[in-house]
Amino acid sequence: MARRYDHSRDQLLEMALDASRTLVLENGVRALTVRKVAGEMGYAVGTIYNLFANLDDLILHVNGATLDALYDTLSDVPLTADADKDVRALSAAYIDFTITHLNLWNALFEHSLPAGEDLPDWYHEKITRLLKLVETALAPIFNGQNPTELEKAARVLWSSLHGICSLATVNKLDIVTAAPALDLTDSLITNYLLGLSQTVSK
Amino acid sequence: MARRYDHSRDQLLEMALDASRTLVLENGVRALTVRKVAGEMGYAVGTIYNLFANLDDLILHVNGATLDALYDTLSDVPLTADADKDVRALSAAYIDFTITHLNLWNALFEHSLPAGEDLPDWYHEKITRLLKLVETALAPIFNGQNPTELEKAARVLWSSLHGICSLATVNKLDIVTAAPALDLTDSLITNYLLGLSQTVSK
DNA sequence: CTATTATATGATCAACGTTCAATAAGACCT
DNA sequence: AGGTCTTATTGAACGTTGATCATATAATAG
Repeated sequence: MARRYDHSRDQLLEMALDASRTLVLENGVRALTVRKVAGEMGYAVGTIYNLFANLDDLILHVNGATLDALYDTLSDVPLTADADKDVRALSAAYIDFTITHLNLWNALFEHSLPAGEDLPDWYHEKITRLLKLVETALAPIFNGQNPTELEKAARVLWSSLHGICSLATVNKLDIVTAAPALDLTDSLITNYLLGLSQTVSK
Repeated sequence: MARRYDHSRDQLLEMALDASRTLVLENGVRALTVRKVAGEMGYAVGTIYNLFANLDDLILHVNGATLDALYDTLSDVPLTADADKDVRALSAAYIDFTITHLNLWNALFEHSLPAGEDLPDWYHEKITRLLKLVETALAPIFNGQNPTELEKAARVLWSSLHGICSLATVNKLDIVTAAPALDLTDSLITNYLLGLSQTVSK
C-alpha cells in the first residue's frame, strides 16, 4: 500500500480534520479548500477524496467535531438541580463557546447540504446528545411529569439560544446600544422559565 | 451610451434582482452565479459588475429584498393591542413566510460577508424596521414604561423565533416526533410573555 | 520473485468570480 | 452632418476552485 508517509487511514482522517478545523477557525468556512487541506497535510488533492466523499462531507465532519467540542464544554458544567441556575450556567458556557470558537460555530449554520441531501444519523445523534443536557438541567421544573413538554421546552431554549447568539454575533440583530448576547439570553431564561413554572404547576 | 436593449440602470437592477431571487428561491444560494444571472437577463457577465460590486454585494441586495418582502408580509398582520394575540399572529405569519420563501429566507443566514466587512446601514435599517413591528405588538405589556426592556424583549422574541425556524427547517433540531416550528414558537410565546407580565407588573 | 491488491498521485476538466481593453452607441457641440 | 466625447456593454482572459481517474507505486500474499 503506497503510503508515502506512514500514516494510517485514521491518522489521515485526524490530520485532515485538524487542518480543516484550523482553517475554518482562523478564516471562516469560506477559506476551507480541498487544496489547502491537502497542502497542509503534505498530501495530494486526491487523497482527501479518499477520506471524504466531497467538500460537503468534509465540512460535515468539521461540524461534527465542533458539536463534540461543544458537548465536552457543556457537559463540564456542574449541575445543581436548580433549573434556573443550571440553565443559566449552560447558557453562559454556550455563549462563551460561540465566542472562542466563533468561525467554527458559525460554520454549523452557514453550511447547508445540497438540495435533497439529509443530515446523516451520526450527526443527528450529536445534536440529541446536546439537547439531552438541556433537558437534564430543565427537568426539576417538571417534577418528572410531562416528559413531552420537557422535551419541547429544551428544544425551545436550545434554538432560542442559538437564535440570539446567531443574530448577535453577526450583528444581524442591529445591536446599537450594545446589549450583548448574555443580556438577551438572561431575559429569555428568566421569563421563559418563570412562565414554565406557572403553566406546569397548575 | 451603448444600451443594447433599452433598459435604464434601474430596470437593469430590477432585472438582475428578479433573476437572482428566482435562482435562489428555486435552488438555494449555492445556485446563484453571476453567469446565470447575466444569461437570464440576456446581458454579458461584465454588466452585473456594473450594477453590483461583486457577488457578495448582489447577495446582500437579494437579502435586502427578502427583508422587504418579510416586512410587507408582517405589516399586513392586523394588530389588536392584545400583545399575546398579536405576537402569536406575527409569529404565524413569520413561520408561513419561512415556508413559502424557504430558500430566500435561508439565504439571509447562510450568507456572511468576507471577514472584516460589515453590513451596510441600509441593511440594518431594514432589520430595525422589522424589530419595530414586534415592539409595537409587544408594547401593551409594558404600559408605556421601561422602553429599554421593551426593546430587549422584542429582540429576544425576534431572535428566538429565528432560531426555532432556523433549526426546524433544516431539521437541525432533530425533530423526530414531528414537533413543527409552530408548536415550539407557541411554547416560547406563551411562557415568555407570561414571564414578562410577571416581571413587569411588579 | 511474482501477482495481487490497496493507496497515493497530479494532470485534466468544467465551472466559477473577477478584470479590463476594446467596442459600440448615445449625447453634445460646431 | 460630421466630428468628438462620454459612457454602457462586451466577452476573452486569468487564476482558482471541486472533482475525476488513468497511472504509478508500495505493501502483502502466494
